[in-house]
Amino acid sequence: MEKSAPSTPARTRFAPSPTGWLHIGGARTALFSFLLARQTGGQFILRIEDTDRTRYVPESEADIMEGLRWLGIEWDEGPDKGGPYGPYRQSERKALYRKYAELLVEKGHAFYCFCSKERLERLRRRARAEGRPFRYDGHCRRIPPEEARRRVEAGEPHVIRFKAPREGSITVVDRIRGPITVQNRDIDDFILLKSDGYPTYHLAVVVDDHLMDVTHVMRGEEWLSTFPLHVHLYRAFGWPEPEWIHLSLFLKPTGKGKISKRDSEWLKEKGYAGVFVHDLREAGYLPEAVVNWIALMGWSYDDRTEFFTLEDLIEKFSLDRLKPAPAAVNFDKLNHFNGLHIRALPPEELARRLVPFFHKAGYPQVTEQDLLPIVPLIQERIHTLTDGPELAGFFFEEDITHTPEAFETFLVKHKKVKLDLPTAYQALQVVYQRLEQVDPWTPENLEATLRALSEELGLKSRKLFSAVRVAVTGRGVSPPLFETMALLGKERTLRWMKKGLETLAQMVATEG
RNA sequence: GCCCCCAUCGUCUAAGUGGUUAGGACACGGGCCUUUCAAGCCCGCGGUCGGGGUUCAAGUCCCCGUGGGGGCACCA
Repeated sequence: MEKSAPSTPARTRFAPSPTGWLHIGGARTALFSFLLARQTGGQFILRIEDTDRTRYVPESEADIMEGLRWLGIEWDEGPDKGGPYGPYRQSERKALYRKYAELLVEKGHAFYCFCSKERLERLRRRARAEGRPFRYDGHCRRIPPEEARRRVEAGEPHVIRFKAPREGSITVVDRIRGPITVQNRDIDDFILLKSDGYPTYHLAVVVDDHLMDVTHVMRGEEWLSTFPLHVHLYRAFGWPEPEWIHLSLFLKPTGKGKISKRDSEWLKEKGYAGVFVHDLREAGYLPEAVVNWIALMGWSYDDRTEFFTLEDLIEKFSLDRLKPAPAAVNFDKLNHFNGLHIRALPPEELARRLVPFFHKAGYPQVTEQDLLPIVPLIQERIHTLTDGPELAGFFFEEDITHTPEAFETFLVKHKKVKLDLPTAYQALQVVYQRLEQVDPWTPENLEATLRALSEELGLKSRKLFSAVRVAVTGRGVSPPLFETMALLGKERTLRWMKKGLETLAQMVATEG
């Protein structure tokens, strides 16, 4: 195994707030963080940022963990498995944040604020009316420390705000974009500790990333605008900064606006799989394909390689090849990758993964063993696991129905077939008789028999085989004919074909 | 409105520090193969947002526009 330049182990983290299901944007952030940690022999942490009680969705934490594990993104430390830097749920670290917020007050970098929501709302309205962005007016900055402390101890409701510098500028460095300079006057006196005693994201993320020895902070670009504030916080605490990596956002398939949880509904209505990881899983996408797909949005390896396994990515991922521009998600490409990964699966493995999809599709008795002989017939024909039962479910039917439309569409009208009903009927009657004689009932014998018949009847194999296909399976699209018939068995094949012939006979009769 | 980020085919992207006909993938169109559908193979369509500079040379560097995105909460 060749080695690249030795890099120090990175400690990274994925820090979702449990307010909703794991979506593809979060999955990519987690993936890249995970890749960096694995690649450098470091640790990947899962931390739950549940500091907003009002938006908390109890099931989302489990959904996030399930989604990550399904994708193969396993964490080394987290709320369910502990670790030396725990606890890993911010609600369980509550006391910590107050301590650090007060440390900042002592150092003169933060102050107690007693402003009411009403006053703040007034300020906000005025700012809006005057066409300027809302900034805290510094009202409580003027309260003498002793007085503030007294009021706090007396139990007066309050928050702790950061005392943002009013002059000068700060230059912060994003790994993808390089240096970014902003004027300090554009940075607000952000609230660090809310009146309910919980920290805001700004405080919690800084405190925890520092306490947990996080070396690389990867997050979405939506944090870019508060990034300078976070750097100010590190400096105020006197802590060394981690590397900052703001991943560009995912845009809707239309390229208009960032993709969000709210888009899930209409995307599904339009036939897209959806934005949540569990949606993709249910829709029959392989975790391998999802990983491959999201990895290639905002990152690339070279000018031609596109197929990657998780292992490949661990080896080849590089921060230097991250892109700052946002990417519109392309579900066609996901389908493509899914096909690729389905075909790359060992047949037994594909059979195993197909089982639940057959169960869900109404074939609850199907086992992996049952699927083993079928998989070779469908592996290169399906794009999602849900296509499996669609294409091969009939192997588990005792009986089927033939529709006149099937004969119409796939024999008469099909541009490659163009076979009229009377001819088809006549030929199929001969076929039926000849099939009764076939023994043993193998694909080879069936093919030999039907090819001979095609010659004998003066009917192109394409026409004859299509007629047989529709007569036997009731459908115009199926796995390869001879294998299909062999798998169906002689009894079912002949019985179904007889039914097909009856339907066809009626059609011929009424057509007159 | 203010602040910040971004800008190569319809979409995802390549073209390390400026130097061939701007390459690949998805999608789309056509063809080959063929037993339907796929898969595979071949061909085609299609792009450096606009304008100024710098330079012998600009997709690449600078400026201005334009367009897109994000943020402007006691949400993350």
